[in-house]
Amino acid sequence: MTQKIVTRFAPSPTGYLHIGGARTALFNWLFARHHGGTFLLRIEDTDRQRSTQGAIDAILAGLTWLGLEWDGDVVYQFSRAARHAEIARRLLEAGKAYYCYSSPAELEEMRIAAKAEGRPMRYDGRWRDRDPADAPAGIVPVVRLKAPQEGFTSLRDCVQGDVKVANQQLDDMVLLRSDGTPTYMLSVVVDDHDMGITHVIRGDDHLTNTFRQIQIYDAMGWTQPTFAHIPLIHGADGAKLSKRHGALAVDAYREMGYLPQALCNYLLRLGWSHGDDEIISRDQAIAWFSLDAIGKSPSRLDFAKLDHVNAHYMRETPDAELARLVAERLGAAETGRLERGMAGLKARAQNLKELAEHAAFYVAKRPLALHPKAEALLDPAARGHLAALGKLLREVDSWNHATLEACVREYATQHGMKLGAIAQPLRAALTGSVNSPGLFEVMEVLDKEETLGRISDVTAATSS
RNA sequence: GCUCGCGUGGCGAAACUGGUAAACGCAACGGUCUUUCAAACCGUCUCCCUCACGGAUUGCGGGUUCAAAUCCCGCCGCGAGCACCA
Repeated sequence: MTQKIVTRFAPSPTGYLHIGGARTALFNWLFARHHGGTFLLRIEDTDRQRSTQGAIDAILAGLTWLGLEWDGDVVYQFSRAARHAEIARRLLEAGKAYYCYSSPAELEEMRIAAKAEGRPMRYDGRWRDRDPADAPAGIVPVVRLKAPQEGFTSLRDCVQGDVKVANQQLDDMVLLRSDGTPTYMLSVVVDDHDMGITHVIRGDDHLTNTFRQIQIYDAMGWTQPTFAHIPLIHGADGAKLSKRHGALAVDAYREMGYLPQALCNYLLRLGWSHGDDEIISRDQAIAWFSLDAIGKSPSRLDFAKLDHVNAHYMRETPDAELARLVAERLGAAETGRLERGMAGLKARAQNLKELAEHAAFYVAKRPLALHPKAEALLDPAARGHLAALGKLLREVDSWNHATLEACVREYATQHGMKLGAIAQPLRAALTGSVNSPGLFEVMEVLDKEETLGRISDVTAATSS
């Protein structure tokens, strides 16, 4: 029989869902879907000071936007504190954990001594075998794990391979704080066990924590899940990802005009590969995803490539849908022009932000604000030609790009001009810019009345 | 500092368990097309020697091997973890 796969994404709601978290969620989601398993969401909100409802909402919204639906109800870790404490009690009863009465001052001494000797901070285990009857009055104890002191704790990681650490490096970690609340190490293990998580796929910043977690699994006699620690994403300069590099909320990527499919596709390719494939649909990703194709080294975020991938997905998006998104961004009503002009617009933009900027002239109200370069093109001679051309265009009956092109070309030929000499001023008048989609397409989309109106806006200004 | 992990073109990467390094893609550059900007298409794209010929090259230095990106040792760089945070 095959094991039913269960993965989870377990963010702490102390900040927003950032790009690295999104990738972790994506990998968990893909792995679960690939195996027909379950993808669970657990909010690790045990830090009551730093957890906020706003962050929870942003995480849920971010995952939803990305299309990474989780199965079942969201698990809130804080609500399970009693269960975590129960496990600590069981370890205590089994002699696998003990009460530690060391005061903060004592711990501070150990810290200072360790630092002076160039050792990592390790609790020295002074209450490990001591009779609780010796407990000093007035100190509420913490519960510590009686961790193995010799040998090694080893981990077979799906991405990182075999990794081990000497148990001497690990001290007796706190399981339950003096106020009775569980620590992260305990909560994670208990929750992953209770939720039936079979595969823990998370950032490799947790790799060394895993050794401590394994000690808890061992103490409880629970079977460990399979671990896969994926490399973190770095900034373009190879350094740790920061806000400056793009360690932004997923929300910010949405704001910058990236499509969720594009972001997922890009994030998937960052550190994972499948032959020559670059553009990978969601269905293909589910069919192809595997943990062993994940690289071990961190990769750098590259906005140029994200733009390229995004441009691809934008071109695949129906014009009506893009028109709706653009209208929303511009805060303008769609009159049909955006959709009709979209074919020409979307080939010229890499993200929705650019697309909206390029599309703005279609919904702009007359008279248009002219870009300085457009203004410069509209010298008196050019305005004169536009006025003359406007008269010809008024006579055009069937208003489509073919007849319009014929009309404008004819005008240029008759006046011994290259097409560009009339086309560029015309573009300036119609779009307020020096570049745009094909001019005749623009005229057709604008319609006759609007085209003539925009021309007269610039020609009337000169004659008066 | 200690422990763990990672270093292949400007970037993402490929190279199946040692067997032609850099396939494929992004960016960049040159060209075609053209009413602008794009798109599309063709070409160049690790480094050195003006081109070619040739040589070097997988962070650096050694080693094992007929053969090393891949295995071993030592450095260097980057990242992560080292709390009664998560």
